[in-house]
Amino acid sequence: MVGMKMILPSPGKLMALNCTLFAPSRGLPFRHGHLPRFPIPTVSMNEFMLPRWFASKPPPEIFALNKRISHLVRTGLLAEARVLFDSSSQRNTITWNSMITGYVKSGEISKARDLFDEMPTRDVTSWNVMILGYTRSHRGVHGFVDEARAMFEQMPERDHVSWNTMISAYARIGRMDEALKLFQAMPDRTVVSWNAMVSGFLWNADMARAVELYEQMPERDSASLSAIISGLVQNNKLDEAAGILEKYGSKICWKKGLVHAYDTLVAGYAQRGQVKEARALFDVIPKGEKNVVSWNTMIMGYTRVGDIESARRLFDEMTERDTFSWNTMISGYVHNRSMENASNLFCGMPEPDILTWNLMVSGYAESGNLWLALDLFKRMPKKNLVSWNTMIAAYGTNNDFKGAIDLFIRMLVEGEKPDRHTLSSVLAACTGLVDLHLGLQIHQMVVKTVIPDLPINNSLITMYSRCGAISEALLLFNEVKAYKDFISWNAMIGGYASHGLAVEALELFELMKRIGVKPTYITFISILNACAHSGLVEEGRGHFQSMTQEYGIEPRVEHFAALVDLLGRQGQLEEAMEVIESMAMEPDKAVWGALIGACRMHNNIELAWVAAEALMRIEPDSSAPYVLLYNMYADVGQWDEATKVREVMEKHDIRKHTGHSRVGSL
DNA sequence: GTAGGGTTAG
Repeated sequence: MVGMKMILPSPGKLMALNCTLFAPSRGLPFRHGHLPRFPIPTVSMNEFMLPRWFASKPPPEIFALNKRISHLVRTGLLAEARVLFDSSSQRNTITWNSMITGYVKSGEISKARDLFDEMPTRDVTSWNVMILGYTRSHRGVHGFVDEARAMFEQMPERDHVSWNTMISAYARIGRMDEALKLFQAMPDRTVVSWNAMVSGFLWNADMARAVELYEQMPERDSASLSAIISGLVQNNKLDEAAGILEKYGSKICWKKGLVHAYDTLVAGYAQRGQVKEARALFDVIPKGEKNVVSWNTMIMGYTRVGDIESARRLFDEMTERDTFSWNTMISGYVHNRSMENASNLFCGMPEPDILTWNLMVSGYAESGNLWLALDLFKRMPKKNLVSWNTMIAAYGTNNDFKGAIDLFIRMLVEGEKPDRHTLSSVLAACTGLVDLHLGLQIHQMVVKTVIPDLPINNSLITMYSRCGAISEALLLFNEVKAYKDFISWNAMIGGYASHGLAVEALELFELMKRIGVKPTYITFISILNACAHSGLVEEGRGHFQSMTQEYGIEPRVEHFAALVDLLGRQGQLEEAMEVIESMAMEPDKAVWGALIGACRMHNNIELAWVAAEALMRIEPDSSAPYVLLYNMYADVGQWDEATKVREVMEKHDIRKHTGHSRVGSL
């Protein structure tokens, strides 16, 4: 019966059918090619009345066509499927349904609807696919679920798939009342209906009702169990999940997909870094029942906690790996700061996908190897937005801001549309280049392309404040009332500080603390610099002290540099030197640079020599300390000493233009 | 050879 509803024979076939099957029994004489007088028994036709070969088998060419079309649809080659569909003279309902499914799955609901309206005979699947299409299309938060419901009401007959599709649709958008009404109204609930309801409660954070319904289920399969475990895991109820798995898992056999439920809980433990628990569960799964997901999940668990060796042991043990396995392992190497191992795997991987390439590019970029990152980026067979964003950000983190901008332009030329991540990186590059003109242009693009959020606003504030457009920065800073984080504050305070507006910086700093936003080490760098530039020695020292004592922030080398600068500028050179000697870490060139600058300012040649020698050790090729010493001697007219410095410099073959250190500009 | 519920990364 079911088979016949779908396969309505063409009129010619039907006629022949009636000749052979019904006419003789009724004893009515008729000639071949004439329509019989009695009603054509379409409804009562079933497989008992028809030869099996006719009832279940369409012509082989249609079968082949359908197989081809559904294959193309599944592999996403929709346009090719459509060409084949249009060029075929013989189609049946499955041909149409397959084509409609293609449009539905790619979200082209209006094309699907056109075909649906056009098709000569619709079966229950045609309706079900259209309903599914409407429920999965997006319009606002509710999608086209009301359209789906209208079709559901309109369809001539419904089967359990129709009901289940509709229930699932309501459950997904949180209309559990509607879902429940349908669930109660449907004539024969299947395990899928129950699962849809249970999942619905899970998605809508109603754990209690989900569990309650789960316990009431007449039968549970592995999907039900996976769903409930997934819900419990998401609600951090790992123990309860383990209990449910133990209680109900024993009633489901491995052959019926019990492994999925195990995978879910293994993943739950893995995500929380509980590798021991994950491994114990993983080991319960019989060897032959472990699937690729089980292995991948366990490998992921190990990489997450940085146990890359155990991850690799499992990876090597696997008999069948998929792209996911390779990517997880490569990602593990990339994130546990080992590009050599990642690269070895990458080279041995049979079919790297975009994710693999992106992983490798970001790995090289993060390890500072911009050149290799770029090389891989150029050789990518296919790029997506993430690839572009990764590479643009890579330039930024390696301080090649010009490179970031150039690549961004290239991206636009190639027709790729930037998103908030791209624009954020590009704004950071504008900041690095202190290019207000470009920053303004990017701001325009931000306004046109994305809904501003906190990170993008922070990027804008940072860009404006660093480029000296303090009033624009302040405008944006004040605009984001509800969502301001420490980055916003740091950006604004840093902007004031770097433009000599120490009073404003300090005022904002006080406000920040009063509001309850915790300052970070970056805030203190700005504050100490602001104090240094405006000679607020005691205030600066006080902030340095409160940083360590009140906020528990370990002073970094930048703080010491600012403190040395602060003291040195005021002529407290001995105190500055004491600070350097008290440092737990090796002073860097900024620290010594601050000291040598102060020495020149206050004509302390002895201490200048100490700083200069330290700088020469740090950067042997830099001319800056020599130039500074030369100038100091020249200032006081000690030309013989000045000449000596110059001779030593020439002897070491140091040219004046080498080394663009910050010290050189002091 | 077409439709519905559940699992793993970034």
